[in-house]
Amino acid sequence: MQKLTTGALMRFAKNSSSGEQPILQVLNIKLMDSKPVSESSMTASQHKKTQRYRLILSDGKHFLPSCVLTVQLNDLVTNGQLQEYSIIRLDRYLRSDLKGQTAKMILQILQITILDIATHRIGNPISLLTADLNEDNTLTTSTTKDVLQPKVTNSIFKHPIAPINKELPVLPPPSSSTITITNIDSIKNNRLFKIETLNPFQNRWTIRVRVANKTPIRTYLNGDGRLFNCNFIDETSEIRATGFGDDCDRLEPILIVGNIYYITQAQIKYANKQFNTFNNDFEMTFNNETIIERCLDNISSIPMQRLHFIPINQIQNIETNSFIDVIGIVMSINDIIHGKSKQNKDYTKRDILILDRTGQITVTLWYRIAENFQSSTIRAVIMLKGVCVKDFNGERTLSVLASTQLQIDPDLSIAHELRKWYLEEGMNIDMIDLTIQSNKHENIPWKTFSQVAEYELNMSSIVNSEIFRIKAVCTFVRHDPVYKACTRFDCKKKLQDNNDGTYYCSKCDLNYEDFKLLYMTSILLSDSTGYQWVSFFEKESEILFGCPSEQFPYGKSKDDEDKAYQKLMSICGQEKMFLIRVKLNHYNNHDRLQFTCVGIESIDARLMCRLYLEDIGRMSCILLD
DNA sequence: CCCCCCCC
Repeated sequence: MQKLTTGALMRFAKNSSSGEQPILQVLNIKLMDSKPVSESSMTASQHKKTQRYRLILSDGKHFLPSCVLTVQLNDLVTNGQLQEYSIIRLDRYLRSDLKGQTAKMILQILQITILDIATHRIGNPISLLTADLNEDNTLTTSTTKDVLQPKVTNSIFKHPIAPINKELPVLPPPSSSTITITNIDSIKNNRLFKIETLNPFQNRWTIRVRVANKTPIRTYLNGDGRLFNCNFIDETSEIRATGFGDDCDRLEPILIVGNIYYITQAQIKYANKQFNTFNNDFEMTFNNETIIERCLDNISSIPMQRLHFIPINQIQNIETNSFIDVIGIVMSINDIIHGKSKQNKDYTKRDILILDRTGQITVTLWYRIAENFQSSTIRAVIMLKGVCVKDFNGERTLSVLASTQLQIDPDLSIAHELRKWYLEEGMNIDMIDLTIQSNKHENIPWKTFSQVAEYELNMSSIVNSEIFRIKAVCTFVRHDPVYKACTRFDCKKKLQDNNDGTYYCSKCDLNYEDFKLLYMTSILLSDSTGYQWVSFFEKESEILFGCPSEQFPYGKSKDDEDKAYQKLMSICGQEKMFLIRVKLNHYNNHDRLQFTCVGIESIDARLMCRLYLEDIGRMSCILLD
């Protein structure tokens, strides 16, 4: 059993920056109230990300009831690794005291190592909050204490929030509202903090950061105000900042993308992860006390951008609705589509296709970004920072949101390399080869319908969607497997017959005289263990019916109906290997599973042998157990 | 205090 670092919490209370990595025991874990986010519109997984755990940590002598776990470590609690009586080593943590009436010393837990778990509480610790701070503590180094600890008063609550070097100029009091950059001492002499260490409980900090991106000032309707956003980066992290109202006029012109600034006296608050695409729990709001001063030295340790590009073929493994950085070549630019959403809202969108060495993916642009996208960007390099990962019928797509940073031909070495690769090799590669390269259908579990039925019993386990492979027979087909679709490129919306030779597309909000036939049908698939209705769309239906959708007999004549019947009958009895995606849909206030065929393979004897042998292997393991 | 990010 690990020994606890007795006295560590007292040393922490006296000097939060001792750099110690104490071994402590968890006495209790509790879920705190969620942060203010619009709860109703959140999905379960989003909600999970905003939950915070409060821990009581003990060093055997004292315990501190106000320890907050960073949300990145929530999984340790939810998956049961971190429990009551766990013994942990605090690897990275922060003192971030809460001010005001409920003044409180907060220990922010940023990184831990779980060492062990005990069966009981070790020692007989008393609360640090009621302990006498002046008791002797031999391990506290006197040097750091002298510099960083102004004075020990009778209450630990009155300690300064962050260590401040007393020799340096003190910032003006927060009450002043007429501060300008000229009438104060330069803030660049302040002790510098890194973005990584900023949190809402510190009130005195100065950071030195580069402006990575800035939005124009825009107005918003509900609230009738205006705002701008910018993104700051330093060596450690990134943070989004917002200025409202008068702060726009004062600060927006000062901040220029690429320049470095000292910033102090802005509010740090919890980021609403639903909208903030940044890898930071917090965000910054400027106020009338915020001071921004240009740093004229080019600090080369601060990068120009913080980017982590995901190769396109790996996007399939990324959770939908998460935000990533992607770089690729613009391969095609579709026409703009004007449509109406389900909420009866007009939208404008444009799809483009981008390519890198590993694969290609569709990127959807919206509104002004869609309208302004230049056709000349074809074959240019496009960089997307904070682009949203979406799922459409099992295929991943990307959606460029207003907060996404989009740059054409960025001056980055990776962009130059990509362009060089494209000119020398990429443009000669057959796109179909690339699609195959993405090997997205490997390692898909093979199931029978008796196993598929288990999805119904455990719906909530399907986070986004799952794919399985099944050998099955087409048993029954719904009539009318084709529908009249909007001919506008990429629209495919089912048209309403006006019965006057014209058709109405609710998506385009226009009447058309023409239509195209597209497949959309349900087929009852079965094997020896069960059955399931599965939706089939264009590509997969064409394989089964053996003709393109526009050739499917559609007329009302006896001849056409006979031919259609023949077609329907022709697929009954066909046995194939189907790739099926199962997705959880919320429909009319209840959950149901939706099965869609996303691929058809002929039954290959070698593949079947391999699958059977794998199953036999698994069964013999079970028998031997 | 924003936070719209929509479509098949």
